[in-house]
Amino acid sequence: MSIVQQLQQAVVKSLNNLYNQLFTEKDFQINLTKPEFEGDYTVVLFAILKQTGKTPDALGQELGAKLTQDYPTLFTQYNIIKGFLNLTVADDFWLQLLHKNYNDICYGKHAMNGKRVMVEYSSPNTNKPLHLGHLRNNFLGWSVAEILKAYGYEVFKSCIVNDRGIHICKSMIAWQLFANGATPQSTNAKGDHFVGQYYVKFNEEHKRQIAELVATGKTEKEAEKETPIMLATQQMLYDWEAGKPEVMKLWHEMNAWVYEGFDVTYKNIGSDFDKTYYESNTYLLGKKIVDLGLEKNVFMRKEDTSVWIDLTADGLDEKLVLRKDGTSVYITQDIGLAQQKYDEYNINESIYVIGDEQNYHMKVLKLIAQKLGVGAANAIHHLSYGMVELTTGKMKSREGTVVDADDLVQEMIDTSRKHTEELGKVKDFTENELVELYNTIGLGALKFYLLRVDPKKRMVFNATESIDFHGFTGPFVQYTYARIRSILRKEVYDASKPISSTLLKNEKEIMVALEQYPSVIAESAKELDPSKVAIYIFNVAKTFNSFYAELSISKAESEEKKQLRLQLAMMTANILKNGMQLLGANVPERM
RNA sequence: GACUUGGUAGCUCAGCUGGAUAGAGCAUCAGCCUUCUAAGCUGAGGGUCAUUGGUUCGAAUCCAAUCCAGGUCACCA
Repeated sequence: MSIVQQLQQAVVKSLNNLYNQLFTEKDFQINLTKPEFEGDYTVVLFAILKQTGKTPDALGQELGAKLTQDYPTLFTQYNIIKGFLNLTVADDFWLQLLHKNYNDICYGKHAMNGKRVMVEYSSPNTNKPLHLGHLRNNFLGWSVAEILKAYGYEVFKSCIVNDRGIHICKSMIAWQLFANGATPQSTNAKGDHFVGQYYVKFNEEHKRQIAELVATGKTEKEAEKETPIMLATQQMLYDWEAGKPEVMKLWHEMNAWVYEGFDVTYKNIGSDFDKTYYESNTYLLGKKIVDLGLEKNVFMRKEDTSVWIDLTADGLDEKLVLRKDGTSVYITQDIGLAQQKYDEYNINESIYVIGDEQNYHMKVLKLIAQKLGVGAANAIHHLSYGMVELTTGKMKSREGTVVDADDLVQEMIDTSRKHTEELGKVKDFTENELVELYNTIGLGALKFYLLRVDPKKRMVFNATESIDFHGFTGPFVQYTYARIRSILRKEVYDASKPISSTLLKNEKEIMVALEQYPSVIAESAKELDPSKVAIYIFNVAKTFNSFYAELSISKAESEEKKQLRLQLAMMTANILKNGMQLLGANVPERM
């Protein structure tokens, strides 16, 4: 139980005893005491004045006296300032917490809750390489999965690969037209980048052909649908659905190139999945669902034989779920997949990490799933995240203004090498150790940068800021960890030695911060928001750095103080490491 | 137009289940390395919390309206 919960209970009990009325934790607020006042936690009294009929001062006095009297092991002092009751928590309380947990690498982790959850993220298209937006998605998905594990869930990570459809055919057509049989091997290119080039080429050629048609008097809209290259692409999609051998062969071949490239990227950024679904396998799933829906009268068939659902009662529109030619649409496939996930993994909750442009779609998906009685439909959560914009404007694949994921990762690693070399602190590292260090720092910086802001908000990617390694950044946290490790290599905590029983200001500050970790994980898990963890570990690191600047560990004023500070350092290091891991980032022993 | 998300320091963001003088980082300026790693620490300046009205002891936070920006409203995925 957290300190705040303990305080709440104590206050509730005391109030009930004092005034013989029923109070609950919701009747008042407990906050951290502002640094300019004496105390650790503050009870805000205004809300309970009316109920007690007391003045702020009288209520504060009575409650403060009662609390210190009834809970001498919890509170040592109190003071009242204008309706705020500031309570000082006993050093002993903090010390017991520290002694119990200083070397517990599981501190903060919650007990298993018996629930199974699937986190779907990444969802790449096999016609182009991953870009900055995918990185936000991947980091979020991974991190949320880790945070949910820490909160007690059994987590399954899944990925749906969009490996079929008109956009895939675009790359294929362009390859046929322009590649002259070139392959990633023959051009020494990474597979996904190689295929991505042809997607760009398609759009260039398409644009050129539109201009030609417009010159002959067609409107822009007509021209878009009638260019020879677009007609060929549509024919190819038709052939693909018919299973035409030479199209299937090319499709397999090009997708294989892309997967080879993705494997490298995923390995570099540390993403993996327990289950990968391919749309080419799932796109037929919706059919069964449609039959079920018709049977249950959730869906209705129109005269042209297309199938619809009427969501007007829910404030939405009528939505198509099956085309008149009998092929399923996106939403239908998704419902089918939702059911399949449930059948295969028996999940209680299902989380989709998908951009906020699909908010409406996900709302519809959940609604239909609920109406159909798809498993765990009520526990479908859309982790909706905002687009990543550049300082120069939006990213657009077709206009070549995307930030490529591989390039960005490499740039971060290069920058970390540059910084590290300038500082010259690890000159004795082997080449392998250096490579690992640069990776740790570069990726740590990137992940922290993308995860430190509220997922649902749009964010601006500032290239110079992202490679800054000072302040509110991953390397700042990593550096703090490395500094602690450096101390712990020289000074060893000895449990047989006596330990200080009082806390100085800086010692208590770090202790107050460390105590919050389990609550932060809980909050972060409930909100599906890794930024809470990022902000928290930054704050822990900052607090420790002040402590470090103010008080020496190896040259502590007494042996008792040294032992105490070693415990504090160990517990801080554990939390920093653990917290960074929840963000998918590592920490180095030295940097 | 309808629905939806946002607007807080020069920039990027916290704070939003109402509480004390609105916080960080970057940038700017001034200090701190013969003492555990200066990727650090300490301090200064910088704000009409988009605007207006309301609710109340108290509003950045809740409500309403307005303005601005993003997203969605496809037989695309």
